[in-house]
Amino acid sequence: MKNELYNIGQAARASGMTAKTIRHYEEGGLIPKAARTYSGYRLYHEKDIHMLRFIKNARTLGFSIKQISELIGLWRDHGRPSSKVKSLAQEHIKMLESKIEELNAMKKELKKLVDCCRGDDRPDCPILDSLTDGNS
Amino acid sequence: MKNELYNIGQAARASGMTAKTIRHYEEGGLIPKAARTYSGYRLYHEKDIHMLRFIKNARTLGFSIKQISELIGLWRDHGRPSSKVKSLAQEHIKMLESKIEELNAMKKELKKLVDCCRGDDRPDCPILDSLTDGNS
DNA sequence: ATTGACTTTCCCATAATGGGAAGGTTCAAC
DNA sequence: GTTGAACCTTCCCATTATGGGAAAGTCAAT
Repeated sequence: MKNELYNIGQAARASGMTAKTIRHYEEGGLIPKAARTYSGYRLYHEKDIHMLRFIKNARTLGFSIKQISELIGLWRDHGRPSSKVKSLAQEHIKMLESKIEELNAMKKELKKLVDCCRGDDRPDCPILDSLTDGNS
Repeated sequence: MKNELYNIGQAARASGMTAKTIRHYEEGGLIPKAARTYSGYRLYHEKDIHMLRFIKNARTLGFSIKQISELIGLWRDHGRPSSKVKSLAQEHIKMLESKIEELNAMKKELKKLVDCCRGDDRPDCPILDSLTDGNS
């Protein structure tokens, strides 16, 4: 609370992102254009930092920028029904689950191949054979 | 085996990718430049189709183009030790596992939030609160 | 010759950053 | 009062693996 104002580097450190990323968000319209000093430096207030942290947290949970844009809309709308937020989150959980399943299928299949492969000096390799034959 | 030669569309259908993707692989050097007809159409032989299928199978298992490039090198080298292929595959399994873990962490955290949220008409929303406070 | 289903190349778009150049600003130290 | 380090600015390019679409040429059958 010592400083009321932050420049982009301080805002980056305070929110856990890079300055580059903050500029990128501004350019993409995710966050409003920052105020500027006389010389053109961006200026951030405490509430801007809060928003950046909000975004950072949502990114950590895997929300896309587009989804976060919706979340911010709901976040700012103090009369929103919590059901909207919840369904957005549930949708995202489903996407995570399907990605996880996909990766698990890959892993399982690949593991099967790896377990068949002696992995020695000889060229005989069930992994390559399987890729070639299309049995994967 | 009716046709010895395929054009790019046929090769695409035979290998399970799109013509666009095949051109992209050629341009990126993953596959050699195809022979051409007089009029400039690309021509593919059976063995080219095999390679395309090999690539398609490897992609399905989640290997990157770069990794596949290595795999193709080993595939063509009939004297390669199977250990090299195996370690490449194991490395990839590890990457898959870490991605799965990451997604699982997101899912778990998000689920926790969702379970706390009533999801009704009222604005009270633990999900947004948590994102704001950084407790996620 | 016309038509429809191909093919060619070329450029742009995606998602979310990172890298780096060329140049201006701030602030503290000398 | 100038110098230097550590910032900041904009701008453009790279990443990964595709997809979309335009403009133009080709093939095969009618």
